[in-house]
Amino acid sequence: MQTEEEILKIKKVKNTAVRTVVLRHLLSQEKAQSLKDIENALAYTDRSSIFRTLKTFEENKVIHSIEDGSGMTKYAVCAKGCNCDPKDLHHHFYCTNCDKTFCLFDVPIPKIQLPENFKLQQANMVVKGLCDNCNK
Amino acid sequence: MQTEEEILKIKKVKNTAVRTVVLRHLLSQEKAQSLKDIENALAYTDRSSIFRTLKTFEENKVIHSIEDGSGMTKYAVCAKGCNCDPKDLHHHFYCTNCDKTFCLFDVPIPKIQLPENFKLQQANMVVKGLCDNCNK
DNA sequence: CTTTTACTGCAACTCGATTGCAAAGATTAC
DNA sequence: GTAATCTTTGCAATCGAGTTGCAGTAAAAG
Ligand SMILES: [Mn+2]
Ligand SMILES: [Mn+2]
Ligand SMILES: [Zn+2]
Ligand SMILES: [Zn+2]
Repeated sequence: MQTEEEILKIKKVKNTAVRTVVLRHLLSQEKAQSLKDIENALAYTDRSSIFRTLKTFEENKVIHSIEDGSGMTKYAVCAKGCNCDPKDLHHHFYCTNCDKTFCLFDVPIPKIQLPENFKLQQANMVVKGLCDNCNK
Repeated sequence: MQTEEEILKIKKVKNTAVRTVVLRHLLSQEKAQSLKDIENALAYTDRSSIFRTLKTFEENKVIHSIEDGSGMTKYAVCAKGCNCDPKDLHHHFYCTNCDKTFCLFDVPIPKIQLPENFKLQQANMVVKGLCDNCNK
């Protein structure tokens, strides 16, 4: 596992106090985090600073965002080597019972047969259901 | 193609003036419509009435919703015979240039290998890129 | 016809997301 | 070093999609 400093250096994002704690928090969590999740976890950091940090991270491929339909965008740290290209795309799982969203890094998206002349750039693939913990 | 009346009858949704025009509008459009899209198209129908109509339609499987990451939920009429079960799931395409979202009815979701003990209920699969018209 | 239930329009409100601005901090120029 | 410049941060205000309470209207039931 890389440290926050290493990741930011690789992705060419300047290291600041807010960026370090936001990235550290994201790395420490198993499930994807919303802006509010992060705000709640970091009591002394302003929401707008976290918001702008997330934008910066996303622009620089430090993290990727997930629209899981819960009304709040979730964020997760990109895997090592990820460049957010089509080849790096993977599915996400949203548990409709416990509200947990996370990356299925092991479930890459299969080749999708798009209509003639369409170009794939990105994807937001969210599978919904019950996680193992809630499916009992 | 079924008429609005036929669809509502099959799905056991009572026919009303607002429901008819909303469904007619959705049927007339190639791309999935947001609440605002419908509001703009139906000058004399109140937003909240359209909103509640969409909720009713979705609960009764007349339409399904698509979270395409644009900030507005889009809605599309379900295909004939669709029951919104996992077997009826399909991908959606969002054009990052012209902002058009639509169903890829011909691209069903392949079997996704979920982790042990996970249960699939629904899915929101949005592929993003350029549509044929914008990819020139 | 009267009562009950469902639908609609309007206004107000919620809440996640976003922005303007000034202060604080970091970097570069001299 | 100091001054000028650029970047980051916190605060408050704002935006906008979505949602709700309520009263009036329409439809269904009795
Ligand atoms: Mn992911
Ligand atoms: Mn669809
Ligand atoms: Zn769960
Ligand atoms: Zn397009």
